Amino acid sequence: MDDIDKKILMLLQRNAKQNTKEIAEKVGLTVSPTFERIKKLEQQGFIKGYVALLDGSKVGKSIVVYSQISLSVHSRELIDDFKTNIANLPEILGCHHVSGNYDFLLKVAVRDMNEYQQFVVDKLSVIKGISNVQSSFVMEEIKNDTAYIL
Amino acid sequence: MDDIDKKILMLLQRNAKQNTKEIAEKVGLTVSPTFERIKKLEQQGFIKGYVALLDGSKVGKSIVVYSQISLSVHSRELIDDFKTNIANLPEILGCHHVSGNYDFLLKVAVRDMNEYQQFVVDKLSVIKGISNVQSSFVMEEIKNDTAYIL
DNA sequence: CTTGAAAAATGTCCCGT
DNA sequence: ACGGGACATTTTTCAAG
Repeated sequence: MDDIDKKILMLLQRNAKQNTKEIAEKVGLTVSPTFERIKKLEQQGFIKGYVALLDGSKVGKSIVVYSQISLSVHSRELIDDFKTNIANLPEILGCHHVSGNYDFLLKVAVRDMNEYQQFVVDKLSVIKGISNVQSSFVMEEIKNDTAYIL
Repeated sequence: MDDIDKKILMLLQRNAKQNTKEIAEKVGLTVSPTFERIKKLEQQGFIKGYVALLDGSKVGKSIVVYSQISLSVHSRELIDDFKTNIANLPEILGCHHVSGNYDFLLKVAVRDMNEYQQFVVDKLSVIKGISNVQSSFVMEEIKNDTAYIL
């Protein structure tokens, strides 16, 4: 991983639709070595994949909520149970097990308040072991990058 | 936006490197209409862009922290000031203005604890108007999807 | 929408340095 | 590792049913 590799990763993180020729020019190499570097970065797992990013509100996901979850008991069984429950809910985009004043931080995206209410009542509150849920509605997204600065 | 468009978006959200032929087969159409649908979805802004997703720990971003920020005063000026300050910090991947018990939720990614400390001391605590910072370190990432379920 | 075709652009690989 | 060149595949556009 030299500086050229970093530059390639930076470029691909911003726009994965650039062709090898364009990237080659921007990093100051020809197509062949650039192509090989990209393949290597993929094989070595630096690049997890290539995805399309959608406009949430345009595809009917206008409401984003971050929910802080506290568990009543911190047993291995309860935590594992919670994780599998969470993994299968399509409304949940993110779930992180954190240290601090609460246990899990969820990122939830839904169409509207009605759908959010149904999510909380029918899907979230049903999960065993949750002692507290504290939700914060996103009013504005100042930043939401998938790109790391290398 | 019919069901076929949704299916196309679902496929591109998971893997943007599929070619038109593959997508066409999966949605049950031929290449031509599939190609036109994708172009239309791009032009209409449903697709914001195509990006490469990196492995955070492999590129030297092992520590992820979510920080809840409270402002001392909620004036327009202070909020705008905070937002511009935040936007320029490379450690910050996400920043959401939220309703609830705090004002902003940050997602911070850094190499190690030393870098995190420097970030807090030199960059975050310097910003005017912050009354409280409560940080949660990510111990495990259960889910981190960029894809909405349509 | 489907089929078919065709040109331009890219991706991919091999070889010489 | 890099660069050049050859070949395969894809993208992109188009016409006709």
